[in-house]
Amino acid sequence: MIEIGIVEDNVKIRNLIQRYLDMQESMSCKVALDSVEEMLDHLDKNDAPGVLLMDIQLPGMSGIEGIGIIKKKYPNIEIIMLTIYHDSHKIFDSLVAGASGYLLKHTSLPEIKESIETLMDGGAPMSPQIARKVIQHFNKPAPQKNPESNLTSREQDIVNGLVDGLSYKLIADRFDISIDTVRAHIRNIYKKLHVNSKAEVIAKSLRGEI
Amino acid sequence: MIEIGIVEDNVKIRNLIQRYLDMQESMSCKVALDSVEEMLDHLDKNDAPGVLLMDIQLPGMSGIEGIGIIKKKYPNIEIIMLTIYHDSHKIFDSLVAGASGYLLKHTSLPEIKESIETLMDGGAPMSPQIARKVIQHFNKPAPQKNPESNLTSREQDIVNGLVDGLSYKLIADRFDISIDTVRAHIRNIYKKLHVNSKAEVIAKSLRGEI
DNA sequence: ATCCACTTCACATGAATATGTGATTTGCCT
DNA sequence: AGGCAAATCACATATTCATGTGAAGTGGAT
Repeated sequence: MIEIGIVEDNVKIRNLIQRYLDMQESMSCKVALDSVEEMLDHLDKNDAPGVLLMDIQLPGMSGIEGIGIIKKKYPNIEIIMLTIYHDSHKIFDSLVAGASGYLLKHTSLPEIKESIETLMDGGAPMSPQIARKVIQHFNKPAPQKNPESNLTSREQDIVNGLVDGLSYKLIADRFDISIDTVRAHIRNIYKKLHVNSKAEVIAKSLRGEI
Repeated sequence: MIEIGIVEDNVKIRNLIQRYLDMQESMSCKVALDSVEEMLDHLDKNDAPGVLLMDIQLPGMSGIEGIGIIKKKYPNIEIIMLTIYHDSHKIFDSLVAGASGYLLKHTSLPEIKESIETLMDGGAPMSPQIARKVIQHFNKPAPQKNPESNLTSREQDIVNGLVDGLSYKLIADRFDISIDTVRAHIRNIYKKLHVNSKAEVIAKSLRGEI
């Protein structure tokens, strides 16, 4: 039997979902509250449910803030966001905060039920549009590399040395070359990358722009 | 009518999926090939399908390599991975390469059909386990910040200056303070972060460890 | 009232870096 | 055979950095 809690300030929606889920054989939904604050209060005094459905727009603390606080105190509670918001920021903030799923509010009651089951099976329920946004996040175009910045392998070696925080001397030692050679390489690297300090090379490298 | 192509080397699976999809009223699946190479050859000579189902383990080029090449030449083709692999690397490599969906091979034929429809509706079909892994990727614990490394806001300013590749002099100018003050801040920053060079500060900052 | 962290500035010194100019060797391309 | 990029080294110099020591004003905390 899966214990489910709801945090949702719209009474009609809240009651509808609660009644539907509580009606299911495999589920029990006894707690449906208005705000994160009330839910925290309830969790303090009662056994924690296994799953929380949570809105974002709430009186008092937002649902996203709520995730962090709840997950910190009760790491075993799985939280599914159920909201009308589909902008990337809210999605990512929720996921980073620890949400295990993200559904849009047009999701039908049977789909919500399935989502909870998916979650209990180790899956992550997401509305398809949400999944799309999440995927697009990976598809972000790689930072533009300067076309003329194709460093030779030796130059790459030097850059790696710089990123490792080595001085010219130590880089020279590492590759068993003269410090003047290191200097020469670095001059060429600066020219190719259009920079003029170690700092910029390191920054570019760590940003993947080399 | 959605045109679908398949790249899959297992003949039985390939034929099964092709026949099933081609049987659907809204779909047409005329092209089912063995390898990315063959598919590229086919795309050269024929109209491109709207959706490709693609395996990863293939003769010749892997499906993941294939995504990049196909998406580059034919950006409008949507690619759904259909594979037995569920390790994070293959998932992320696929998504980064440009896949629009990722299904595990135990997915039933009707579910594959639904996934294609989801894709055409602007969604991103993913098996629940895959979605879980993707979400866990966001949930990665933030890099450990040094407890004593709480920089003051002024110190943060200085760090930002360093990350931007500015010299002490330029940082001093930017904030309209003396270069000696910049030096003083930097000394304190080094102490707090336990480092002793600009390079390390920049590295830490870009890694989010500040 | 005292303490402490933050911010500001100054002076000093040795080490590291940025930049210029030049040269030699090797290997690839034509 | 000649040209050219890459890699190697040398010498020189002005700037920047890392580090030490010291100090003074402000504002919050005990």
